[in-house]
Amino acid sequence: MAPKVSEEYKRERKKDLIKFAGKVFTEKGFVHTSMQDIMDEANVSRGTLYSYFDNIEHVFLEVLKYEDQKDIEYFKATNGDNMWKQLISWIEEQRLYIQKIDQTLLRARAEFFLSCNYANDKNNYPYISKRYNQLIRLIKEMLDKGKVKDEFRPQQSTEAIAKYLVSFINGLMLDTFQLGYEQTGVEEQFAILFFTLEKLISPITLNKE
Amino acid sequence: MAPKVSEEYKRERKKDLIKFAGKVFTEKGFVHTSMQDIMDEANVSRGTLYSYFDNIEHVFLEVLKYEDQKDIEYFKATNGDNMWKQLISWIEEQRLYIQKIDQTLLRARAEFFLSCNYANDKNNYPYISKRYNQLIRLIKEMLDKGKVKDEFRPQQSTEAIAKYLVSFINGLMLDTFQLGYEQTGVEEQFAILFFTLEKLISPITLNKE
DNA sequence: CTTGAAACTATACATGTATGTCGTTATAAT
DNA sequence: ATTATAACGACATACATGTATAGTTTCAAG
Repeated sequence: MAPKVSEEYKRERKKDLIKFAGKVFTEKGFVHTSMQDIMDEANVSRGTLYSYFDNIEHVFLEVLKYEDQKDIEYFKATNGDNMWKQLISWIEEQRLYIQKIDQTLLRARAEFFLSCNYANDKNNYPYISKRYNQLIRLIKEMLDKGKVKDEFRPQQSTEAIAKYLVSFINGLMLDTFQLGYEQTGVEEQFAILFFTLEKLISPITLNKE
Repeated sequence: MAPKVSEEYKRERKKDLIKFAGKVFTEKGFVHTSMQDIMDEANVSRGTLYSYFDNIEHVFLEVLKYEDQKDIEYFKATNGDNMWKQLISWIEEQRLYIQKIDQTLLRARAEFFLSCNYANDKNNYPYISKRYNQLIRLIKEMLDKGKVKDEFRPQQSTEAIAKYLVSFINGLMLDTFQLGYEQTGVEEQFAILFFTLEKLISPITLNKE
């Protein structure tokens, strides 16, 4: 017999649940969020939530994928021809993210990466590794494109530069979450990042900017 | 009547418990460690453990302080006159730490910083902020000393450079914990760090090295 | 050497919270 | 009206916490 509701309905419902869960995770982090919290937020019964997700790690991974989807779309959207500008623009985006770090998924994400079984059980969470590699690849491609166009003269491997950039920003995000924007000196640190990037990739457009 | 054991004994016992706890936290992280786990590791009864510590956060803070003590002694010990060498040496120390990241307190520490009530209750954990500031100060002083001796020509504020260094290394540690030494490209990232540091502080001893 | 305070053990307890399942009820499609 | 199934919420289970009790060991003061 026909299902009681359409596939469309179920997909929408699931997406709704993901949004509610995202709200809770943003507020409470991963570790201190229970299935109950999500049920309360979404006004949904225990049984219903468990019919959509096996457990809370599953919920979080779905939230994470949903959020990442948006980021990917950001990268797709920015398709200018000035690579330096594009790079700066991405970094600026990260600065804005840091500015409202308390309203982001950062804490939950960091907690999840640390506290889920992941570290001992890496094979069960291929997404985490995939996620990192994808980000690195996107940045590396940006740098490579600039190099081909002779806009950049990278002084080190572009992959390493990409990883360096990500390490720094990750660290800065966590420090800022813990200590606040002022104490961490976010602005000054970004100034230094730009300084080092200029040395690292010697953008030709430097003077024009 | 006189106490049954000396203060000395109690201090030693406490230190022992801290060491056992440290071992557990290193293996299981903060979030997944229970008081019971520590009792088992230390072969101590419930009552005893609770007579030394109020709760698990208290235990962890003591472990953290104990570990930090060692670091401080490291800084005290290295009192050379070549500041660049000294800086490099500290960074090298961090690289070694990252190499054995799975046998360190990193995970537990990061979990604690993120998951304890800290973020919502910063006043109750002054140590965390103090800890960061102290590290920054030590690095800044190193840079300043080099500047005074005209060994360095910092291109940015030394405080900001210190914070930049810490952000990067923090980020690198976490990335490495998650993805492993190889995938994170630790060596290459350190190469980049050195490159940027040279540009940032223009050490005069560069050629001599 | 005796002795008694206290350090320690072992375990029970009350409490609280989270988990995942399962039988029941409500409902939308046919 | 019938029926598949979405949604509900009680339930059994598990585990951690911090306290409390009773009994045992230990060691330093007297």
